[in-house]
Amino acid sequence: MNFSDRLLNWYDKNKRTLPWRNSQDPYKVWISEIILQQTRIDQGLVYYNRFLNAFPDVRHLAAASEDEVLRLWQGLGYYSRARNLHRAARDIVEMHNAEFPRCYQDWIRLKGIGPYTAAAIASIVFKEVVPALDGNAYRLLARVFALSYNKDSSKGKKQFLDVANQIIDTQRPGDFNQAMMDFGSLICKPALPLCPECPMNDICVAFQNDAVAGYPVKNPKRPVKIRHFNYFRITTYDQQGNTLLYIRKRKENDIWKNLYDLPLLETAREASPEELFKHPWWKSLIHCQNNYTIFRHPKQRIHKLTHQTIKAKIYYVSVDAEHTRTLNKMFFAVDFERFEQLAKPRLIELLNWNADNNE
DNA sequence: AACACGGGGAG
DNA sequence: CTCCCAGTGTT
Repeated sequence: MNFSDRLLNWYDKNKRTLPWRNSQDPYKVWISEIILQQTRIDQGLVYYNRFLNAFPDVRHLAAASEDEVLRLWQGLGYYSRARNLHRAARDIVEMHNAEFPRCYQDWIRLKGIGPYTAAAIASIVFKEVVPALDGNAYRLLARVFALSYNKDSSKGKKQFLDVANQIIDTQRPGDFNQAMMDFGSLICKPALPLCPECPMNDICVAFQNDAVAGYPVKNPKRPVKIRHFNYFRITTYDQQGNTLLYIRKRKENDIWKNLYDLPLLETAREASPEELFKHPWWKSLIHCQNNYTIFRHPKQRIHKLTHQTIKAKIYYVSVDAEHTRTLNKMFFAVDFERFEQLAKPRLIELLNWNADNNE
């Protein structure tokens, strides 16, 4: 029995039950594929259900604001997925009369849709015979066929795609692709794969050569960048005596683009309170040194991400309402309830911005 | 081809 | 700690 038959036999007995499976609804499959990019199913599932509930179809998604979409994405990471998803929804509604593409070549034109996602949707929903290669599929193919190129190299991409095109089941391309992922996730796992009970072990070249640990071939990892974020929780009071918090929307092409956070001074090295409060940035913010109160002991938090470690401190500052003119130019003041509703980085949530003081 | 982009779970 | 997850976009 060949690879494809073994795979589908295993899949028919062991496939996971997932809310978008067998739905044949391009919208649901699309949303699930975007949410699951670089995201484990356990983590993405709750977001998928919330998302479908808030935006039941592409017209609802297109009608929403980007802020609303990002708020639902809060905490999931890789926020360009949400921005691109929203953009694609508007393109579908406005340019294609809310009708979804029907083939790989049309799907991949949309924002946020790359080779993997276009193939996944086209094969699952429209039965197109195109391999959808995610991390699971790459690992499975690398081991069974002892593919020795890195999947990220141009040679590797071609090699993996060539092999997949030869073995893909032309009658059940969608099941084949999903089977590769389930199998890779449950049997051919990254660490400690279940080789003894694997139905492929007698045809797996890596296993036969006792070389499973050598596949897939990975590229060297980049060093983690360390960044120092000095946040300022600046509050003032309005005429009614309500506490207002100064915030901003991140616009830079940097981490957390279009999410909201607090006034931030990033420094190359760890900075003392003295350095920060004599910094031109701070002095330009609040001219009169006598009209604000600083709590000198900042809260600290180390936020570890895949490619960077952010060492964050948050200083609590209270400013008299008469001296907020410059502040009002660079930031805007909202009450806590309003800020709660805006999309924020996980770090900001965890920094306890809404606590009354830091004593 | 290299890099940027989050957050969390597993071992 | 390290690895990596249903990858894509930009340079």
